[in-house]
Amino acid sequence: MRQKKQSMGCFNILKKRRDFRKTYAGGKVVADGHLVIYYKANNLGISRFGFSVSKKVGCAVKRNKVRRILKEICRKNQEKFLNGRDYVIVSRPGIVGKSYQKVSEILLSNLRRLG
RNA sequence: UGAGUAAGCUGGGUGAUCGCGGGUACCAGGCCGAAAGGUGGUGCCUGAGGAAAGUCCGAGCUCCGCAGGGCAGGGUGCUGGGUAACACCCAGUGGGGGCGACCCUAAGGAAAGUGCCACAGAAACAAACCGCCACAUUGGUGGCAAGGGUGGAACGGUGCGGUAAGAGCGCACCAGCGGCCGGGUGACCGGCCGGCUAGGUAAACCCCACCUGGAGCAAGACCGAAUAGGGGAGCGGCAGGGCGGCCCGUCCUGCUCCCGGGUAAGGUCGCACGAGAUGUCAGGGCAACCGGCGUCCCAGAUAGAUGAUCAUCCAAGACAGAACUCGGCUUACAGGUUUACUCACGGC
RNA sequence: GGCCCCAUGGUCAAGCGGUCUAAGACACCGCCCUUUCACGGCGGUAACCCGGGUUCGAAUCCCGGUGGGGUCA
Repeated sequence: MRQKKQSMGCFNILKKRRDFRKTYAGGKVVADGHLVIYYKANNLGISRFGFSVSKKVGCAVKRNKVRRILKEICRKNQEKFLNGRDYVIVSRPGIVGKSYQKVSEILLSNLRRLG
């Protein structure tokens, strides 16, 4: 499967393919129809984020929009994520077209479930 | 006023706060890394499209030793011009469509050769089923191709003459073919004359003319550590291998001499000043385009930068996101807007 | 980002301008066989990805689009 992964400058991001694979393989999962969140302790004392939006979600404009909203939500709500974990947030096709507020509700409710 | 044709332009705006990529100036001279190298803060500047798309053509650039010859293969196909080049663009020619503005057109060659033309039909390039006529008189011999019938297509078409019946057998016009004359750079057009017939298909093979080496920025170049082995020149031409397929040719492996280097994870460059944008000239040209002069620098990421919130205006925002770069084509697309022209109706 | 393939019933697939009204197999439906099921036999439903063009005629040839898949660091 082809995936698109982005970085951000202001907070820590996952870049390496092996980091993604480690998180997929050794981590825990919370998911619903819109998102899948993988997470795993990283022993670094800080949180890192990775985003994956496959071509199944839509065309380039739609994928960019989804990724940018997710990135903004994570940046503004960093304190709600536990430190010392790697997070990989995978988008599913149902998320296309949702507003920032809708996506924020979806992401934060999933976050509460992972605890 | 309505209907329409053609060619363009535009593709939400403004303000505030937080956040991101790039450049630059100043400050800091710390942190990460084995090294190469990367990274911070503040201010200022800047930050997706007309299609950025599809990857359908054409180029630049890079490597394949040189980018060489022939064959094969591939492409283009009315004419002239534009261009770096093109399958693109402009102007024209022929054909087709529309009352018209205007639009469409893969449009060389079928007397160089080969193949195919199912079914039907006598016959599909080779003729005679029903027929017509003459002589015989019943089953024959000879002549003919008008009419019927089949088919997408039937051996030029219509009319008059002619004949036993008929036929370009003769004549007129039309279509087609050849020749001559005139015009045009040319495709072609106009006129005259001649003989009297040549089916279609080349987006079937093919012939003719012209073009064409292959891959692609994940090309490729460099840096550093480790591990271990290479590169250049000359000689030689037997064997093996490489250079897009084959042949020629040529290079490497071989020997001698010399020199200091290749490969995977990583990093840097390539990577943005260019067939560049824009304005102008009573510039050249019907035009595409070309030329002169002036002004400007206009994304450059590398897991990949444009988002969020608020206010406000309106017609309430379509299709859609750069990834080496250009020139085209094709496809997607809400709305707004400009110019020229055509037809119909009405008024002056 | 570049390059390269493929598309025919529900599935796997043959075809290479004309008897295509499209072969075959599995699957599905009905009938027969069997006490019943399975096997077997007979019959049936069901397809050329879409839009143009060439041709008398296109699943096939040409052009454009759509949807899948592979490969290159």
